[in-house]
Amino acid sequence: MTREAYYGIILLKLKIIFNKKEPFVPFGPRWLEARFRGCGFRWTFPRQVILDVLTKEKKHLSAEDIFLKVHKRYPGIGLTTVYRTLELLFNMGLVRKYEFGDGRARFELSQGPGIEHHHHLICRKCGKIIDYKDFVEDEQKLIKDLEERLSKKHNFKIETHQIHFYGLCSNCS
Amino acid sequence: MTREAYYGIILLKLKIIFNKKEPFVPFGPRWLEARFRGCGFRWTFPRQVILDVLTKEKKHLSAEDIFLKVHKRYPGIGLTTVYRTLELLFNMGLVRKYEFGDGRARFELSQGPGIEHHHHLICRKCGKIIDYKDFVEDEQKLIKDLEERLSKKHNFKIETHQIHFYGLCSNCS
DNA sequence: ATATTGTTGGAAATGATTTTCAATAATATT
DNA sequence: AATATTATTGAAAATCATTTCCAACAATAT
Ligand SMILES: [Mn+2]
Ligand SMILES: [Mn+2]
Ligand SMILES: [Zn+2]
Ligand SMILES: [Zn+2]
Repeated sequence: MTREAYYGIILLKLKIIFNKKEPFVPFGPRWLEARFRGCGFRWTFPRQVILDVLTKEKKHLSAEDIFLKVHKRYPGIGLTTVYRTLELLFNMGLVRKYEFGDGRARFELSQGPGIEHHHHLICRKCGKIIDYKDFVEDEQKLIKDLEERLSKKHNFKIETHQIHFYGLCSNCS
Repeated sequence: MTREAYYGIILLKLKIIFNKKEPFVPFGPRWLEARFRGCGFRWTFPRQVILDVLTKEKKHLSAEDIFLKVHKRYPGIGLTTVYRTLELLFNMGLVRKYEFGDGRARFELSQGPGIEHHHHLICRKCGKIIDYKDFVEDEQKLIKDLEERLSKKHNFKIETHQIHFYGLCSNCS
């Protein structure tokens, strides 16, 4: 099977997800497994281990970070699989992918118990990343207005947004 | 002269810029040249051509985009110089650098006549980038509050921010 | 049990960006 | 104007994150 055909199927399956009106009932005992199976994906050991690392580590991990942690537990898992799984999770809407400017993408789980909508402060000197959840109410209001206005003006259907603040952290200023 | 020493000098010069209290008087007839010379940098032909391309093209250009345009006018200029100049301009605060998720950095002049503060809508399907300047007043207010609060809470000195909206453009939805 | 086929790991390829270093061009000094 | 100084440049090579290839494998259906 060629690669194109393979990803064709994945996209088809994801279409099913995205077209569903009601959101998935999340956060049950085995909601991640259910989410995978529900999309027709297999619940494999590598995927379980990668998701476990993502769930337990609250930081913003690069693919290699994740690979190293995963590798300790199950040395059989390859870096390629980590990349592939992260892409899949990203397409499923389960992880957020950030490019903060240090040349490598960073990932974090976007759904699950205790995970809240937030944005980031990035130190331009040491690269430290700080989560912040302040002003979410005001932000959400602004974003909502903005989304309405922009959808109309540019006919653009907004799905997600990212806000990055760059500057100097306490250690570096 | 080793690379470290070389960049050491550049950083030293940039310190002079950043420590200046009063902002530079911008947008005079040869303000870019003045800015370079004022920092002790040489006003070279490659830099002039690269800045000219950045000034005339309002789009979000990758290093290679810029190289190709520059190359037409002066085939002698190398891609390395384009990268180096962009990094320098970025450090001088003259260009903004974006990573929208397509694997290459994109640049645009951030100061100059007619250049306004704005953010971006990015189509996840075709990669189209749309500038928007709507809601700047409300945004600025929110951002200002946020900056104050975050500086205090996390002792973080905010210098710049980026807001990206991801979704589907009119052609792709 | 067996068949089907989605998934995996390792090696190799890719592609953007960076490094190296001798040559060059911009500026300061004479 | 000629010369000295040194920041800057270009080309080739290196680096490094990510992707592609493909035969082996393992999850699920039959
Ligand atoms: Mn975060
Ligand atoms: Mn823009
Ligand atoms: Zn820092
Ligand atoms: Zn589009």
